[in-house]
Amino acid sequence: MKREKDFFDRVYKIVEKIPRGKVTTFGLIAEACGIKSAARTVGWALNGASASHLPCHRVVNRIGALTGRMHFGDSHLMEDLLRSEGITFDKDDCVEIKKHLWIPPKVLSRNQKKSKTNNGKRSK
DNA sequence: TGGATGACCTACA
DNA sequence: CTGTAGGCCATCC
Repeated sequence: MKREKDFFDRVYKIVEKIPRGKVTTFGLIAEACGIKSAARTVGWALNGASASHLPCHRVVNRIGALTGRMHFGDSHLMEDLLRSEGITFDKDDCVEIKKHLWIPPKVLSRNQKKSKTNNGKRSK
């Protein structure tokens, strides 16, 4: 019975390391954990993070929408909190992730090391 | 052991 | 471009 929050622990570490005024996406966290395909599992980790002191409000989906808002309590607490940190929001209630997107060093290092030829990954 | 769930992401029609 | 479907990984019952 491992049941060790190995994966969760990683997510917590990443989220906890998110600098103030920055936001990250599930995919990045998942990748930072080593499994970008487990973006969903990352959400699970945050599920417990919402009960923790982790700045889960800094975690948004790829488009920058506060998906966890509904789990937070239908309130704009998340939005207000992010705004308080200097995060700007879009008209669609989406964080300007493009301007505040923060990528974990692990991902950066890995992305640089592994992917030398950056082939337009997520360019939509 | 296996099915079901989950705050996602990507791909295809 | 929008909508739908599938996948991927981990935890819970």
